[in-house]
Amino acid sequence: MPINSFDTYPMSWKPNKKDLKRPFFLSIASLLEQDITNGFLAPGAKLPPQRELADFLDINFTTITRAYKICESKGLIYGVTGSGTFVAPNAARSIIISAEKISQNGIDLAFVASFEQSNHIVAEIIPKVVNKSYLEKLLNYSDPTGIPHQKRAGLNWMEPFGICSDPEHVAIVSGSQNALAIAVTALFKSGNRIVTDLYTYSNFIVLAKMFNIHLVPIAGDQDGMLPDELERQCRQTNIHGIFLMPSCCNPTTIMISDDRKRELTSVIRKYNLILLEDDTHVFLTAGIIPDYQQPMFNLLPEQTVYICGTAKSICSGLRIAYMVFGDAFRAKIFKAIFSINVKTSSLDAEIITELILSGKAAEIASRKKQWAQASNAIYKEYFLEHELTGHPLSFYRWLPLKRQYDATQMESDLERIGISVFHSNRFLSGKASSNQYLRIALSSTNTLDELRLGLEALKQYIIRHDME
Amino acid sequence: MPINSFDTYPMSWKPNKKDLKRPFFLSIASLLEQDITNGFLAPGAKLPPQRELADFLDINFTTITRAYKICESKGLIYGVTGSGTFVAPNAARSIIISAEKISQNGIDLAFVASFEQSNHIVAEIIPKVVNKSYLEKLLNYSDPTGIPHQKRAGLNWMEPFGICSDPEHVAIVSGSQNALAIAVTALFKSGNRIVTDLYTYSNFIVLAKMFNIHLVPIAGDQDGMLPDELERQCRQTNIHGIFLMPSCCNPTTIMISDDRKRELTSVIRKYNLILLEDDTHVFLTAGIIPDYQQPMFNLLPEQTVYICGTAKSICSGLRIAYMVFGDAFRAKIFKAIFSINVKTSSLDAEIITELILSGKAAEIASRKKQWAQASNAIYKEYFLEHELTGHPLSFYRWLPLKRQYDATQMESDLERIGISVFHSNRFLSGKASSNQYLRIALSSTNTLDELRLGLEALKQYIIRHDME
DNA sequence: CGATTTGTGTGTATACATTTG
DNA sequence: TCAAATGTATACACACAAATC
Repeated sequence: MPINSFDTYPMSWKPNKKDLKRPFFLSIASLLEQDITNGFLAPGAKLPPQRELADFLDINFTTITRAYKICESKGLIYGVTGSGTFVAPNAARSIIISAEKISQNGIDLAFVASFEQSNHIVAEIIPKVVNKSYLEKLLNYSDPTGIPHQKRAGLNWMEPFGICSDPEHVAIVSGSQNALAIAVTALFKSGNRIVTDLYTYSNFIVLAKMFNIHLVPIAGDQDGMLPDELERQCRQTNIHGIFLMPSCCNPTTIMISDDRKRELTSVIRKYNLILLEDDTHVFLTAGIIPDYQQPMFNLLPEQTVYICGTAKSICSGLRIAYMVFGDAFRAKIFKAIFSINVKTSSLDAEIITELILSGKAAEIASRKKQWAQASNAIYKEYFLEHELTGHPLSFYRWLPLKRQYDATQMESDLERIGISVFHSNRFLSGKASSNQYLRIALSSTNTLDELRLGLEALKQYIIRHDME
Repeated sequence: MPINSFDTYPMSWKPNKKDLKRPFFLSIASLLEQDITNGFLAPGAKLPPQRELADFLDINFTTITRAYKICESKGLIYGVTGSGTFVAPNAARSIIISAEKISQNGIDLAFVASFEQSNHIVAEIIPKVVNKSYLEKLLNYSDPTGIPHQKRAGLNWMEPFGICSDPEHVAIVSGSQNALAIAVTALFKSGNRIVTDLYTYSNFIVLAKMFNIHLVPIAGDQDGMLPDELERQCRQTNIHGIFLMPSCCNPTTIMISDDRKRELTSVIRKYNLILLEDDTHVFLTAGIIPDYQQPMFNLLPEQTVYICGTAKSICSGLRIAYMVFGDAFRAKIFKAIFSINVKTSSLDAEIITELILSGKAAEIASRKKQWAQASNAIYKEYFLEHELTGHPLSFYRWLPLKRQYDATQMESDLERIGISVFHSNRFLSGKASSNQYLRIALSSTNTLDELRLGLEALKQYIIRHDME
């Protein structure tokens, strides 16, 4: 029996001792999970320290460690040595982002589409592909990672971005997200740790959670992740990989400067991390942003998986992304492709190939850049007071909020007045943060007028609520 | 110090005590991994019992448990309570099967293609799809799990097989393998156990290994898995799921009889297992094999994920499979789809849809069945002495070998004389077996004459070696 | 058929590292 | 700057279950 009675001490979570069944650690974990999903324990709430709860339940404290660990691996809670254990910001809801839930009536500023108005150009070129003499050859099991001429076209496309490789080290897969799933399954094991920006691509967060990869958030500034913070984390924990979106981080729109790329690369080399470089937005950066020199892949080809999706730059529906990698990763990546996809449609890859080789892809990308520019100009009209930091052509903006909102509440409030938008909590890779933002997609409305309507309504909402 | 000197006792594996660094369990695991991948420890070799090795190294035996566990989760070894720990049959090599490695010159009886000679019919219909007024609508992010009319076409296709559902409970994904990857990530957690036939689809074995799912092999007879054995295993271990290919098991060609389906279903219901029903070969069975009544999905829709790929029946290159599931799994499966694929190409799905609705898909399937019949007849000419058991129209055959071969050796011997074929060890889900087989693909040669040549050469090889 | 062998599951003890004040 | 609070990592003890002989 515990020596002290804890009835008088306040403890944020007190499981009923009588509900405990053996095995204790499983029992405690499921009680905790219930109370979090019930909403009894709110996001950010502090749990009792392991030793205190153990004393209360009269068991060894490492049994609590194990129970907490189960919930942590499910993404329900996170522990910070020295401070305590807390309920994760997105414990009780799914933050996966897809086109499935787009409301039919409202204005969508949540899901980031890709200015789909250029798809008629894609539609126009398809008959040309279909008339090729070798169409039948595109319909069988051959060349599961891409036909060599398709890979060469991909290299061709990526050449202006600074990528220099060969078809042997390229794979064509079914989009950037698919590439990430492949890279994670190929190169990481359950329990591995990957560092990310504090705010990062929420579907990567979900992916990592699914594969039981722990994300470790690292602080950054306007030039990207801080190398010293990265190094500090590498020294203190066993880190296996790093996920970055150097050309335009989703959601923060931050671009990693060339100097920063070099500094980060040297830490990555030193600690032998695997770099997942998602460079989907490079077409908005290379040749446009003066500081852009090259992808990080160039600086460290043997430790990097470079991912260049065509959904944002060329066509979102054809699901084609290029993966570029060094010799060391090749066999593992191929194996993961065969396990997850078997192959990616050669027909779809051929259409993208034709768009690239005919110059139409460049034309499409250029139109999308123009729309991005126009949309960003409109955004500035409404949110002038916030100096525009980050990428000037981003398909989305990152709006700082002046006060604390309840993230779920805010999203559903806005949904009710016909605006979908995502609160920054969805993009939190680990612990809660006191700063709040909204990610506002500029590329998903049917017209610029619709975008104006949405931004106007959003602005009114924020003005009204910032004063409360 | 250990009391006895073990120098005189034989122990199958003796790591050098001086090589051990702290932490011990990691150190031991990596030494063991090295000796297995080196080939120093051959597949099937028995490792020292945990307690014995612990005594030898003068540490606690549960530390050995942890070291062994790491290697087991990598698929290098497996433990059998009461008997010991053994090196896994496929520890040192990858058994993933893909079209990538097909030798250009030899005759391919290894990879199972799908009589690609019918692809011209697919090619002929593509222009019709491309001329549709709504082509542009197929090129964006919408309807990530399939457009409703495409899902209805899929249900249409599966109706003769006995599937009865609605578009809300169907998802279109990128092939059967992709469906399996989605189902496994959606519904299972790291460390979960799934039972399979003793010999099962090798890419599922690899997939399971990647996601750290333990496969538990269950014995079967000519009608499929034995319900009593399944029940016994469920009683004794915590089993989470079951993977079956009822219409034609790959590689054994066994069909699960209707009675057996019912018996197995009642065990699956009783222990609340999740059934992954890969019914890719149903088009060879429904309406052809008199015993065929219905898929297991019908008997247990809320616990089943039904997977019906079109690669074998319609077109292998378009990468379209249908997943059908109950309400309970819907949200989880959608989430996994968004994490792994985002979406599957609507263009590819539309081509399959058009083939189904125009009746061309049925025509293609019918041709493939004719080729399968012809190929099986040829097979019988060469391997007459083996009474043909299993599916009569299977795209591959399962040839029992009369003596023990070295699996890797045999495959590479045959490769040298221009024949690719797979030894049964590739398909072993768990422990080694004393019976040996070859899986012989009948659907991958360009012509039936080429098939004859391959089977003749194979027969000569076997006759020559069976006498040794 | 029961004792023995052997792997598995669960709770515990201890050393350690980081954060906080 | 250091001690206290707190989470993490590793090794161990013990009860149990299945297979073997």
